[in-house]
Amino acid sequence: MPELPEVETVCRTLKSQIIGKRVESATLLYPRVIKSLNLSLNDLIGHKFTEIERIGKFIIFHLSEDYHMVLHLRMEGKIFYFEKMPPIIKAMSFYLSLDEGYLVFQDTRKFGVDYVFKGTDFYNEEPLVKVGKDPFNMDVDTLYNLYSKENGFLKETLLNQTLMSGIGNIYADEILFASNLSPFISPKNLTYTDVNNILENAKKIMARSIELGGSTVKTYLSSANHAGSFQDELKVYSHEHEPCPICKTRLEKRPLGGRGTTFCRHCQKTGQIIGITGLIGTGKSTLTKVFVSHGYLLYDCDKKVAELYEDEQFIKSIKDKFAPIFDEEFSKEVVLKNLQENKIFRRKYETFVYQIISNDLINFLNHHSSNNIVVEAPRLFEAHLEKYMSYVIAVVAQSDTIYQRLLNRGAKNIDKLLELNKKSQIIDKMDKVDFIFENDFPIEEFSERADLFVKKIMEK
DNA sequence: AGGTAGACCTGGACGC
DNA sequence: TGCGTCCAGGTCTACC
Repeated sequence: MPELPEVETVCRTLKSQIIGKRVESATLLYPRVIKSLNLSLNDLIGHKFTEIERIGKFIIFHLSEDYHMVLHLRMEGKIFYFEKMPPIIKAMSFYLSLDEGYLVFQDTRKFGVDYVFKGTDFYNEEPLVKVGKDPFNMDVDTLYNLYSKENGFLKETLLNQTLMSGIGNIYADEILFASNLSPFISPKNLTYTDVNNILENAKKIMARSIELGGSTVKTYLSSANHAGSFQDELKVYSHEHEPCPICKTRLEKRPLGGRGTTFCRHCQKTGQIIGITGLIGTGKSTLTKVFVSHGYLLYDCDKKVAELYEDEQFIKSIKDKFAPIFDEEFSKEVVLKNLQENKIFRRKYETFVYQIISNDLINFLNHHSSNNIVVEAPRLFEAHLEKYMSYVIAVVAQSDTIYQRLLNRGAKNIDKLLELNKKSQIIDKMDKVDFIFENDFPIEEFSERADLFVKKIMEK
């Protein structure tokens, strides 16, 4: 559950439950949760909880005689107080038996970390020494100085706990949306006003979330679980593909630094991403060129695949991954032969290549985020690229038009190409297409029609 | 030196 | 039904 508001809620709840209670015994079921070198849970036995403090996303349990337990919940950690121990608790990492009740740390993914310290030096040691001030204790001047020196993407900067702590993936998206800032810009370009907006919105959003007991994104059950309700007030996070609450533009989502990032391209001033797909011979490239002539940057999936076959790294990883097949030599021909004959190979190979293309595309989109971009992708749906598009356009044509076009192009294996067309998923995915460009008219009419079509899309 | 996969883990959803 | 694949509120490391 853990970003600042959720951790704060946990602290507040536990304060009323365990302050003054004494640790009678400790049971450690997942030893790797303990990261401190010298002390462990047993050292807490006999000591009373005196105070609970939050630093960033860390929970600090202060106990008598200067003992301290520092806990980070990471992704799924939950810490509960029970008066009576429930018969079954899944994924329990440890629990402390108190003179009255139990303190239980439950952590499905086992990412959580826990430290035990004696004395007060621990504030200047790992892990707390690196934690920056949280938004409630930060001032704009300091934040501006810190942020404007950073490289990379703005959202990564918000997530950097050493600069300012407490912001996680949900609130980063919410804060950037509220501040009308793109997650993809460089923090170096921020104005003082931008940083002020970030800080003010961070405080406002988190204060409101704390008021509501935090966000509960996954529903999980426990009598001790205080489900928060701020998720009902989230504007962008978890609302991808829904209309923006301000301008009604469809919200988009794509990975940034490995984290899902949801944003409104209109309110947050990022470019429009157009995906163009369609069967062979429908005229995708011709339409794509019209977008390019209107200033769109081009990402060409076929070209990228062609480049892969020239790439030493790619060939090496293919050889490693499919070792027996390429024992002798690697060539496009052997690949093609196996693609046709070996179904399992085809599936694995395609998944692998699509993954590379997908990652490369995301990288391209993130680094050119202020531009409009047109993505030409014959296998858009097979590679699952549609989810990154502002809009998907399918170019369609009658089969005799396609045949005629292929003839005119001087294509060699028309039968094979038509066979490939039959395997395409486009037909089944037409409900996921936003616009259809019917391309059966003669070449002399194309220009005008395409121009009109593109201009219409640009206004969306 | 900076930027980016991969690691740490498990479980749920979804598509074939 | 099972299997592969992706995704999840966090952070550190080990590479090019």
